[in-house]
Amino acid sequence: MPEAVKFYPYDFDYKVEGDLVYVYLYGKSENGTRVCVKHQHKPYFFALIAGADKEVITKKLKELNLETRDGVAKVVSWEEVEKEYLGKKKTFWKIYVNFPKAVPFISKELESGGIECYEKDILFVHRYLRDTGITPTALVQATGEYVTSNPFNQFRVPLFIADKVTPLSKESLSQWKLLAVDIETYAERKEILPEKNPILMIGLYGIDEQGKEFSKVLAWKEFPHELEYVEILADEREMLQRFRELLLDYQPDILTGYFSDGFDLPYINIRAQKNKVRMDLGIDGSDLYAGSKAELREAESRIKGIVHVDVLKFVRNIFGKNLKIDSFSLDDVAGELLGHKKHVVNLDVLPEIWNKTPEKLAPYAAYCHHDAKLALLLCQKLLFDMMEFSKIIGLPMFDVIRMRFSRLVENYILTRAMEYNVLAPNRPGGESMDERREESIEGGFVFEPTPGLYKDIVVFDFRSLYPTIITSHNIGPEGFRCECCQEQPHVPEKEDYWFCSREKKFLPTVLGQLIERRAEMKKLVKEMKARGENTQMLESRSYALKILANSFYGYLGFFGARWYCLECAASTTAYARNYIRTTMGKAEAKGFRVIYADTDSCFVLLGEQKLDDALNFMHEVNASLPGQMELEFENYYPRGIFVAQKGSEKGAKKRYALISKDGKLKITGFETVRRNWSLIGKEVQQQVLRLVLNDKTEEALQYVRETIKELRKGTIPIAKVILKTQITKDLREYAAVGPHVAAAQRLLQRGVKVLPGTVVEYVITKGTGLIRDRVKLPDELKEGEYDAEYYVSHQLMPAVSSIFGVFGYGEEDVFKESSQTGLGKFW
DNA sequence: CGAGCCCGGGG
DNA sequence: GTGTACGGGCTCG
Repeated sequence: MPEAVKFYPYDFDYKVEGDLVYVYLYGKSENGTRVCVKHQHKPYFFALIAGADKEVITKKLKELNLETRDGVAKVVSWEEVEKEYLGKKKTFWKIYVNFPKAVPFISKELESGGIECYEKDILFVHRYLRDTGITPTALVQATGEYVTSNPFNQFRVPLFIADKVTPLSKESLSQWKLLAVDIETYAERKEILPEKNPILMIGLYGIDEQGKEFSKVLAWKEFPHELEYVEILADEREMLQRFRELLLDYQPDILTGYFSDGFDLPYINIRAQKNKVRMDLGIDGSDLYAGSKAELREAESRIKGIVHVDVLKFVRNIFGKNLKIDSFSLDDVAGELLGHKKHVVNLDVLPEIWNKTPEKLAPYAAYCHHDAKLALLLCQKLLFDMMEFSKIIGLPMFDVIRMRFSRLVENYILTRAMEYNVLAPNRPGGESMDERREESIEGGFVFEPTPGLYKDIVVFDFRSLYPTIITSHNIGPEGFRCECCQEQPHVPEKEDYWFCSREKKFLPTVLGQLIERRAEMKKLVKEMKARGENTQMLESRSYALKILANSFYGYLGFFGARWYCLECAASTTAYARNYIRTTMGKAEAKGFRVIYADTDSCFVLLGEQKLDDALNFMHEVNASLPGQMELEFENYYPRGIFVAQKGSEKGAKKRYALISKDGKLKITGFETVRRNWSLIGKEVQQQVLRLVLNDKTEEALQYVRETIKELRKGTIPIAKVILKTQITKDLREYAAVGPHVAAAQRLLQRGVKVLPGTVVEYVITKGTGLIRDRVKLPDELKEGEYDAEYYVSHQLMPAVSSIFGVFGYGEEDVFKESSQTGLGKFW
């Protein structure tokens, strides 16, 4: 008797069973029961038969029998279909084959006979999701029956065979069970060698649907501790077995970790093999699949039926773009997103402690536990965002969080393409990719500012400029140089470029939807916030939509893109340059002086006019803009400073500072944020900017002179004069011994190994000769021993001279103690 | 200055 | 898994 199952599928896989192919949908129902639903689907691709003799082709398709590693590849059936290809309707043959991997074989065979084939590299699970309209993590209903008696059924959850699976709603699974894993390994001199060195500890941290915690740290050496989560096993093998058991018992929906794709899971896999422990963690009884030994770097690790989330991948590829962090280390990312840092322990001595003084192991167990917890909290925090990307793009979370922008955009377009009956162009081959790599286009327009301190600055910028240009001008490969619109206006600066103005084309249409949906989201968020409701999910969605929309322009010019169109990318920036120039012209015509412009923003001076006049100007501009384009009021700044290029009268691009009404500094392009600057340099630059923007130039000058005096007196704390530079290779390989190399050598003399990647800290001290000979490590230094003159000329001067230059002060005026020439009025 | 190399994260 | 590599920084020629 047929039954129905409602559930949220979150992981997907397929298996070939005889002549049939089944997709396996893993997920769980609202009441928390897990289920796996199998559903048959047919693999296929498309071919352009056009001029060829149909009978010959038919005969060929019938006779095709290709021996492959996975069986004999055959064509099962075919049908004629009409699809839109790059804006044109054409007839294609949809060719069904007997198993997914037969597709590349069969299509290659046809192509060698001169038949063009399409969509032959769409992953089968992706194909299935797009064909059925199933959205990962959103509710679906399957009808069919449970598999009750199957001797080969290895499934760890009930298995249901469906004859039909239909999407029910867009609502996502909200109750997830998460488990994070983190391992500590035996690593002498920071060497990570899974073939040789054992895992010492495995940390697990879980949170279930009710928010209940689960904690465990496994180790295989006794040590005194008061940690309730520590469990000691006899050896590594037993520890691995216990890990397997715990994971199978816990049954998480998501297994997470930090760089677990390339470290924890592959390491566990290799150690399990060494110890002859089977890591059959899959819900279908299959083994943990982890990156191969040789290439751990870009590895992906997978457990069937469980979503493995490597938080690093998502943060590095997608989420981290807006984060102001130095690195994507767990410490930095957790610090930024959670406000928690890692525990501080010395891992260099862990092997020694393990061997000789295990009584000191407790802090390492706590460290391991804490790392797992951080990974889990990050995963939990980012889960909404990951789900939203997965839903908008229509592909599994596992895949989506591992994609970079170009793939993200492409897969969004591909999902929409299936909805619009559009046939996807093929990816470029090797040669055409190389050609594409060579090409480049002109970017945005930057108006060179005149150096100076300005007051009453209003900044306007175009909201999502590139995306809105693409949608408003119908930019895309389909409408490029269409036959019907040759007489219509062409792209600015590009006399022989034009786009269809009669019919909205596919690419700008699907981009336009992103922009519209984002506008709706933002409106909703505003309303909900006003009612005090939780908007996290909508904000995640809004963020996902924004990132996708902003990546379209880059995608059009990306060499690996299916919908590659360099003319489209070039047209987008050409329109942008035109719009910003036109806007500048209109502002000038209204009596506003334009002092700066960059790509999508325009800085004007109010002069004698009021803010309202500027806003009216903006409204007038907006009335003339097409489609979704819009000029927005960014902010009003009472003061702003634009400095000159080094050693020139010309204004520097992308280097300015503004102060808003509430006193907030907005600094662009100055060094204040760079890591290889001393604190004193950063501090002085910030303070000088703040003072001059408050019309206190004189004070700024005094302040710098005062700081110089203090430096010379030696009263600036050592912490403020420390310089940091990264060592990037083996010390012996350095041909030129710079100060950072000299510092590393000093560390080496003390017996501290300096491996590439180490950030060395050092101070320049007094003396004569080369700078590198005057390097000392911070803890070797007596207070005041640093070389004041070095810091004055190498840190302070470069940090502020361009700022004072705006007011007519040369470096001498600021830095020569006794120099009061000409500008003595400030003393 | 351009092409090539190495690295990211992890212990 | 119908997949194969991205982009930035540094160094050397």
